[in-house]
Amino acid sequence: MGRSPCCEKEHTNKGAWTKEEDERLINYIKAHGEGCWRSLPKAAGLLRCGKSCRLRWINYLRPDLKRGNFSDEEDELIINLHSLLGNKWSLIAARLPGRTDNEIKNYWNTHIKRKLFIRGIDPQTHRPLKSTTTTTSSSTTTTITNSTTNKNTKLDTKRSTDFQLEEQNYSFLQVQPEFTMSNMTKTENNSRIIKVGGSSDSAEDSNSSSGVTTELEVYPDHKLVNLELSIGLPCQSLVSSINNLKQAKQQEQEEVVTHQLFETSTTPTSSAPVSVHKAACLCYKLGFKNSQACSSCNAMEKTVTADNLHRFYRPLDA
DNA sequence: AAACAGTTCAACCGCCTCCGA
DNA sequence: TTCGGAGGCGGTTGAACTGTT
Repeated sequence: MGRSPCCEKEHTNKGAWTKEEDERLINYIKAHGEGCWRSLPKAAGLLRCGKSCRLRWINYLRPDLKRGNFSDEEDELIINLHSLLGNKWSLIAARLPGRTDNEIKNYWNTHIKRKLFIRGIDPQTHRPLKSTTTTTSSSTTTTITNSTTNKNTKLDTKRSTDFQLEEQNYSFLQVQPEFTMSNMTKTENNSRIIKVGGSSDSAEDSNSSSGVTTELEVYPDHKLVNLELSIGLPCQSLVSSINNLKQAKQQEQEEVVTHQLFETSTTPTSSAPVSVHKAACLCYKLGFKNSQACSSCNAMEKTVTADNLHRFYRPLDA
């Protein structure tokens, strides 16, 4: 009993492909294109399972494949995409022209995992390995405990590197002079809380502010990732929204403004409709077009921009 | 030179989703 | 609405390769 096999296994070859088999497959697809994989082996004169043919073509024979080592830029892109998408290798591969999901998966398991461990980052969660973060009003200290090594000097260096990376991720905040990494704390969902306004430990600062403290949740700026995210908050919008928030607070909280920031755009576009009062569906992170949007998107408010992407917004009171 | 250990990556397996009948 | 086939995906395997002793 059990599952019916995808093809007759007793009459199919398995294991490594021969040059002759490769040539047959290439010639057939060149002549007829990619079609029904189940019937392809017979038509091409191959004693292979259709799935095996598909895999061989997609992962190895396709002419547009990029062979060779991954560049540092590709490394960082994979890391950032993985932090957003998880083990969705096909989605990650779709963002790296010429690379296959299988190749990226293998590369992740053999190279990048190790690379992240060396940096003291958990490859699955993209958080520091067994780290504890202590935030005070004047400084942030991070201690990384790595059970596989006791080389403290290396860890100190790495801590510093991680802190620099952290700063880089939030560089978009630095346009606002009062922001420093020291008034930022981490949250459970990997976002950060920034205290805006209010008193600081310096008397000078406290005099210059209204004394009202507001906590704002923000998400990292994955500057190496260009997901062509068509929605989100450009840096200036974030800053101006914070200023607005402070003003509102100073006016004795006449008005309550809720900022729900789902994501930040790495490539702010003036054409993109941006509002901090609206939430956006995740499927638009991936640049889906109208017909590909999920059903909930289709029920939302919609605009079409110059790049012919449909943007969907769900009013907060919906 | 040989044996062994570690690494890489192509290929396989089985589950899941989609779509048409 | 249900069912089955086909394609797609992620996890795993194992042969080939490379480095070390």
